[in-house]
This record gives sequence, C-alpha cells and structure tokens, in this order.
Amino acid sequence: MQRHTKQRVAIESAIGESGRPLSPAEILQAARATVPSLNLATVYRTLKRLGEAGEVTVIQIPGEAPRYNLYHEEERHHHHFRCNKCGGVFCMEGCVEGLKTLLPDGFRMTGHDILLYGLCPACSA
Amino acid sequence: MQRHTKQRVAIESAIGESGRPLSPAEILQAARATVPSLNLATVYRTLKRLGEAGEVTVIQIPGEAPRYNLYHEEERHHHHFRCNKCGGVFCMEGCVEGLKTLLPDGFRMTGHDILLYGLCPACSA
DNA sequence: CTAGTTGCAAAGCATTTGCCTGTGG
DNA sequence: CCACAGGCAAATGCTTTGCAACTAG
Repeated sequence: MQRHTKQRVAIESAIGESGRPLSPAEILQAARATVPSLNLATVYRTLKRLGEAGEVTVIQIPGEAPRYNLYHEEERHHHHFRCNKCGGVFCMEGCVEGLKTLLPDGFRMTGHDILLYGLCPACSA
Repeated sequence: MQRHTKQRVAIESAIGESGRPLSPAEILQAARATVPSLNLATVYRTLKRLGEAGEVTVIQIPGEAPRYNLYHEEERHHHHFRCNKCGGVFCMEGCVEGLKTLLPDGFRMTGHDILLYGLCPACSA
C-alpha cells in the first residue's frame, strides 16, 4: 500500500459501507458508483495488496466466491453464518467449548473454523 | 447411474482404494492406471452423477480443490481436520454442543460445518 | 520526475458443454 | 438396437498477468 488513489478509496469504501462481506464482483459494482472506469483487474490487485497489508480479511465459504471484509483492530475471534435462501453471509461473535474433544490421538490443533447454515432473519420471516 | 462402464468402475475404485478424499486430478491419475484413455471430462461427469446418486460425498476445504469420497451407509455426522504441513484431510467422528448459542436473534440454524486445522500425527512427529 | 497504479486485453486454470462416436444391456 | 457414456475440443467463468499510459507524492 503505497499510493492513495481514488480507486483504492472507492474499493475500501465499498467494503466498509456494505456491512457484510463482499465478493470481487460485488465490490466492482459498488465501487463503480464512485469510479465508473474501475476495472475488475484493479479490484483483484487492490484486494491482494490490502490483504497482504492486513487491511482486509477473506471469508471463504466452500464452493462460493471469496468475500472480503475490512479488518478492525478490535476484531475478535468469530465465525460465520450463511443463509440458505439469500446466500448472504453474516458474522457471529463467540465460540464453542470442547473442539479438542473431536481430535483423534496424535493430532495437534492450531486453529479452527465453524460455519453455520440456515435462514437469516429477513428470509425466515 | 445407468451403465456399468470400465471408466466408472476405475473411478470408483480409485476413490475407494485411496482411503482419503481425492481431487478430480488425483482421481484421473489413479484411474488411468486401469483405463489409460480416461478423460478428465469423464471424471467430472462421473463424479457429478455419482454425487447425485449419493454414492460419493464432496469435501470442500476453503480455497482448495474439492475432494471426493465414497459414501458409506454407516456414515455418521462428522467433521474434518486439515494438516497445515502435508495438506492432508482426515475425518473426525463426533460433534460439539452449544453451536446454537452462537446464533444472533432471529437466525434459524439448519446445519453446520466444523473444520479443525493443525498437524496430523505423521507431521507432528 | 518516476515508481507505483491503472485499464485493457490476453493468458491461465479448473470445470463444463457440444458433438459425434462407441458400447452396454 | 439405441439411449446412455465417453473422448475430444471448444467454451466458460473466475482470477492473474503483460504492457503501455497515467498519476500521486
């Protein structure tokens, strides 16, 4: 991250203002409201740089496009929820106990991911 | 699944004999030992059919190629462990309590996935 | 100025599809 | 027989890269 260009600002704003993780295509669409000439290749390059700089985090739901979020300093350990109907992804605070009880003998655990599926408030209404 | 072709047999054998989930490319390589003319497109088509017939299951680790396993009737609810060193994926029996405590108000949960990361016995030695 | 960025187009790579030939039952 | 399968090649969709033009500092 060296230069402060309008493209980069538009991309960061798009992610930050959405309130939920966005895919590269969604970011492109949103950021074009500010910079119409914005190119998808630039979105990918910028996301890569922002990721290396630790300014964005990636959420990978199996079988789906990666989604990007701004990194917040106060960010805690959290997990994600995916709505089966609208496909939206949401963050959930907290975690569960007892994950180590799943480990067979000889395995050492250094990290984990939990993904819940179901219906979000809007879709279950 | 209608016809019983040598290609399909080779693909099923390759998956069954490996003992671990295989990617399409790995399946191609293994099955070509039996049917050298086997084509990658056939592997994809066959995996799709076997999947729809419930004969194979897919394991999707975020950011990695999908891996396929034979489905066993006695198969129970389980989760997976991925070794950070060798990249191997292993199944773990059991589950944890309290996943519902993660849900924010208004969310309804219908399913979940848990993925543990760390070192397998061979790599932690 | 000038190195980092961008837009565009082309290249990559995994996966899918069209089409015609081959074959299992 | 003949509808399902397979081989091959082209098409697709997402992501990356080469390169010349542009611009922030």
